[in-house]
Amino acid sequence: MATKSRETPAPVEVDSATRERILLEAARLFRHHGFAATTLREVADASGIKAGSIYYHFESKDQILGEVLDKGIQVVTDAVRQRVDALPAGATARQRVAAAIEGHLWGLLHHGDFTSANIRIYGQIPPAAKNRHRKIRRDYADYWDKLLEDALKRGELRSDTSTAMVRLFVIGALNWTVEWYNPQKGAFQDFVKQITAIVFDGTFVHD
Amino acid sequence: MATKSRETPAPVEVDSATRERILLEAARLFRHHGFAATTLREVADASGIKAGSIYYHFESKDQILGEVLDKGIQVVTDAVRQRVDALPAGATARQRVAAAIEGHLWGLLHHGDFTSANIRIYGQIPPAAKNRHRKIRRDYADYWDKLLEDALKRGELRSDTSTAMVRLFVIGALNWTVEWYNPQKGAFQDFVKQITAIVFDGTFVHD
DNA sequence: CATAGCATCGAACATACGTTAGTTAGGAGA
DNA sequence: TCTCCTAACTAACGTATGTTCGATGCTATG
Repeated sequence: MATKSRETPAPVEVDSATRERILLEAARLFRHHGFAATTLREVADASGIKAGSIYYHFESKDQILGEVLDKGIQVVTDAVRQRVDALPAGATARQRVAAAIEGHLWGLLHHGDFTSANIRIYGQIPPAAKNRHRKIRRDYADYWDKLLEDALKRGELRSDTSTAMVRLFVIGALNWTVEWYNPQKGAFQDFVKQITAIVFDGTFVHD
Repeated sequence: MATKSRETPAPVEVDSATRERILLEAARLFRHHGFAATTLREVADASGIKAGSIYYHFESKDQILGEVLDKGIQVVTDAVRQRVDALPAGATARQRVAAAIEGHLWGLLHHGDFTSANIRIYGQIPPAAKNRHRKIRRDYADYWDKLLEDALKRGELRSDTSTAMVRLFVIGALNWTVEWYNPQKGAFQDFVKQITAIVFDGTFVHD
């Protein structure tokens, strides 16, 4: 670190209001039109500036995409870990997975533009950005696998499928809710409760 | 109609091998790179022809997209209806929904390029194409709603959520399998069996 | 008041895209 | 052989895109 004589030792490259605005509008446009179909002139228009000015804040369109994707993953993983960590030590596996589901849905649905951009256009992004994200996604998958394997060991998880398959199914199902969830049709907590119930116990009754 | 004197009264515009090839390669490229990021020159290259020649078979890039999306929906709805209709009259609601799940997965996973293109890039497509597909999708949603409402009336479906929510969750979860299903990791029928079990009874055990 | 630097603008550049048009090779039928 | 027709090719056009760069207004500091 630098000496403490200087008060703010050059924040290197921090948020500015405009920079944040660009990211926000880019995420929204990526979500709705895709990455390639979104032009920097559209992003600039939505941000209230001209296209060339974007390059004062970002090096390239790809860099904007990278930051949008990063934020989308970050906000979900943070919400999940926070809720799981907040659980008491004696929590059941079911409670831990429920906390993960709630965290995942919360991050996903409260930052829809960033997370949906992630879901919709991953697989369509330049290989460079893809490789950089592979590890982050792998880590998140591992986190879920640990939760599920723990549940399996305790005899709470169904044992006729692999934990990998359960994880893929559940995360996929959760992710897709961002495409149809309507916050005006009920409280978020009700939504979480219903989704969690379906994930745990299924859609059909069983006595 | 024309007189019946002519034998084949001008098939208007039928499949040719090249035309089918273009559709196939376009679907594959749309799936992996998105619609806007896919160039007609790439589609032409993959099809073994030159870019200009595409216009002998199609009027525009949008028309190709339209046909790709159409085929993706068609193959799924056909498979679902066929399996549900093949059931005996006394089938339970659970059996009917199981048939629908199997049909949906079969169409989805056996024509991955067309169906994934549908899932991945719907919402990124030109409004014109979107409007044309809205009704088809609405019809398919209605079909599922009828299955589910029937199950609800018979007391087989869980009653603490709406059928619309169950439909959105289930179709969403099924659709996303096309992004991670690996045919080399087990037989398709096993996969269907496991997914169906999870959809019906959930991921956790309950005595 | 002068000055320095931050943030933005305006205009341009090279490239790549969807699309058009004129041409050509090859085969079928008269 | 001559004539169509099909299916492809080549070359080009106009437009739009990501990006660059010099000029410019604004604000705070001395």
